[in-house]
Amino acid sequence: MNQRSLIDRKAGSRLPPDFFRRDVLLVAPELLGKILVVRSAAEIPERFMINETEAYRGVEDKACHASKGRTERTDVMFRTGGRIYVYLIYGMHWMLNFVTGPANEPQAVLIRGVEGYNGPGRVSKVLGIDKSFYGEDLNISERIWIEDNGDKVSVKTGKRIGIDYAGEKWVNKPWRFFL
DNA sequence: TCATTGATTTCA
DNA sequence: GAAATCAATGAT
Repeated sequence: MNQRSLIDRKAGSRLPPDFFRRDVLLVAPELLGKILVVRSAAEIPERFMINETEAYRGVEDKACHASKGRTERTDVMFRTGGRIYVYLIYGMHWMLNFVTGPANEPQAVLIRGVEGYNGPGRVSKVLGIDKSFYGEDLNISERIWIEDNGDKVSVKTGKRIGIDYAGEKWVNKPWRFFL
């Protein structure tokens, strides 16, 4: 029971802190094929391979929440990469993001899909992600982290989804990455 | 294609 | 304070 991952992915090694401190446009595609590990209380870790991400980059990216300035909600994006940014959209869906880049350079990767569960709302639902994960440090957390098990994948790119309000310049950026 | 749903942000 | 907004999903 509670083994919701379709494939029993083998354990890998946790990604080093430096992985998340690089530019989001490097981190987002490289997260594909990596293993998202979640451990709820007193259960064995569940492993899901990441198969779709989107990059949100800096205050100049109108699709990035941080473009509106540093607020209580977006604060974690201005911190050093490696933490989790979660927020509620449409009153019902938690979005799971990983903060990347150096401090004071707000960037984040939205996890749009893991194997078997495409769509960012479904990802957080099956993983049990909610506001309690806001600011969680992927480098030290005991309930969520990312592993590299050495699998190689081929990456495709496309336009980001659901950001028409950001204007054509940003809508057309090929900042969605998938397998 | 449309209803759902509530935190965050914006406008007074 | 109140009103509008919104990186989506699932049912119809």
